[in-house]
Amino acid sequence: MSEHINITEEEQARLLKCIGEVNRLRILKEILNEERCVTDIVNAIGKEQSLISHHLKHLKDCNIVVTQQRAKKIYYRLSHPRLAKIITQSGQLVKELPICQEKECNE
Amino acid sequence: MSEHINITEEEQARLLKCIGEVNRLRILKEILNEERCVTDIVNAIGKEQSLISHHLKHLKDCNIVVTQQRAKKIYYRLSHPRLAKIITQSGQLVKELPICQEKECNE
DNA sequence: CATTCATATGAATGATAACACATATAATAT
DNA sequence: ATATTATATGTGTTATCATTCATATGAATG
Repeated sequence: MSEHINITEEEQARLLKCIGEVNRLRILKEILNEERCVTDIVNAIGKEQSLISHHLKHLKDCNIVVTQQRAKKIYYRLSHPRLAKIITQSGQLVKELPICQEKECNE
Repeated sequence: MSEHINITEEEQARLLKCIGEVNRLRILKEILNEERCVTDIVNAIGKEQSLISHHLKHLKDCNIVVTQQRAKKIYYRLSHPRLAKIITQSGQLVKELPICQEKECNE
């Protein structure tokens, strides 16, 4: 008998993991409100072009971003408006979480 | 001159990455509405106790969960109500994302 | 105080992921 | 057609992470 596996749950984890990498998160913040081409993103993040392209591919494979080509440039934007909300809200949340490195701080 | 590093952004990535692992996500869903002790969680998830404990520690180190001990048992709950929203919303989002494995599906 | 129940921890291993470097493709301009 | 600009891809290396197994701690109970 095969294990009970919730596909959606795995997809959800994949989505969150994909967003939860610093450089990808930075990329997403760059395109939070407006589309950007790869070169714009590379300049904004200040990392190697190939690294940015790899991350963009990862984001695309997770259906987090979609692309549109115009002339030589390829523009990336979020695939769904709700993504912006989640990114913004989780950013806000981080500031509100209890900072708690010590053993008994939550008692 | 040191690089410009946004600490909050790294923390945000750490948070999302921590949530973005299947077993941890399942744990979080178990305690979404009510606290649970480790044994409850182990039974619900159906994985090794030590694995669950490791993941719980990870979640605690990221300040995502807090604990309260009563007698022999240690109860875990979310550290912030906004976490439940983000978990729920990202779950909803996954269902709404365009499924797009093909090259030109978003053109 | 020895046993049991509940949970945590440490170390080892295997899997996955990030990154750099080199190179390829593809569109446009000269 | 060749050069240039924009982006993608393949590969190897290193680092991070999930998992297992064994063991430890700690609280309660007989």
